[in-house]
Amino acid sequence: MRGNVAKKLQEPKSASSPTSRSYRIEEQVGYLLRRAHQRASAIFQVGIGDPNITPTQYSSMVKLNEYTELSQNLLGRLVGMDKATMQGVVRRLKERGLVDSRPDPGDARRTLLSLTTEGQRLVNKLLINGPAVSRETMKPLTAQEQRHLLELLSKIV
Amino acid sequence: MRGNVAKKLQEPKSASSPTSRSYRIEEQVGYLLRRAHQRASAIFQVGIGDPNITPTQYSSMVKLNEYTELSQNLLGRLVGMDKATMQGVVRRLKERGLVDSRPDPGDARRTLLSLTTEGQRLVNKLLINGPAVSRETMKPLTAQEQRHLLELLSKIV
DNA sequence: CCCATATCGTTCGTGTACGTACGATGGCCA
DNA sequence: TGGCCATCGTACGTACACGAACGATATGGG
Repeated sequence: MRGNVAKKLQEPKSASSPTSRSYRIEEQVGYLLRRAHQRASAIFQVGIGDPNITPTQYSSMVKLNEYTELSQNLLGRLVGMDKATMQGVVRRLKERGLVDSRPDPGDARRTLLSLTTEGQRLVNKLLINGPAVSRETMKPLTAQEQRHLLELLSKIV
Repeated sequence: MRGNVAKKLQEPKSASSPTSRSYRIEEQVGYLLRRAHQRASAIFQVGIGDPNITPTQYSSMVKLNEYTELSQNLLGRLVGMDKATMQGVVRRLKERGLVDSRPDPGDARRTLLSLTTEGQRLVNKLLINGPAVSRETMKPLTAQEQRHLLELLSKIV
């Protein structure tokens, strides 16, 4: 045993508390979603093929690869990101030369985003690893459980 | 008719790419976990009973309420948070007078954390709302699906 | 045609999340 | 017992996440 920290743990003192009858934080859906998301992000980071690309950057690039050109706001809606969050994601992608932008000729409020040639090249390379990342994330589950999990998550998004 | 610019969405151009046959970002487990976690956090924020308490702060306080006194590092392991993340969470809880700390008399590296009286009062109030938050998050699912989701998430954490 | 209202993108503030580096301390063993 | 290595907490940098406020622009109704 290497660490052996905190050899004697205090005993949980609840179980007798009147307000917390069998409420365990580890069994709450919000807690489990946070932990599962943490693990999925960690697997993504090592498996997607470029440690500098984050899950949200990847999602954005994949969508831009599908649609060619999108306004920042619409892209945010398609990938489920707040416009304030989107702003930072897009700024970093532009700084790295993966995304380009031009004013929308028909609406001066909008900016149209698109992948650069380098962005296209990169996302097509990363897309090869995408399935393996998903597979690794759901490795502890059987094929049926994997399908079921995706179905259940789709319902609560 | 109205301006009509930017009203027509470009058609997704993939589906012919050899590397991305039927890979949809919306069906990937990492993407769904991110979206589901977003929604769970939003529900928590309005339902837990104090808009200034975040999910991670809540988890930390619940654990401190169970164990009375814990080192910062051990608390982080119990609630699944990096020590660097834990540092910020604890600092904010201390600034609000919800958590107190003292040096561990047996190990000068450690700090022992505990809830203040106000922290105990608050967490016991919030714990009343905890079950309702979880229920609301899983509302789109049947009772059986809810059990199944928790089980599947537990396996991939 | 003009104004109320909505949308778009930006900025600021707060908070989670984690890698890395750091200094202090503790445990182990040669 | 002295040195090596692990652990603890902190600090810094980067990135997601979102509410709120803001200015510019667009749209629809009176």
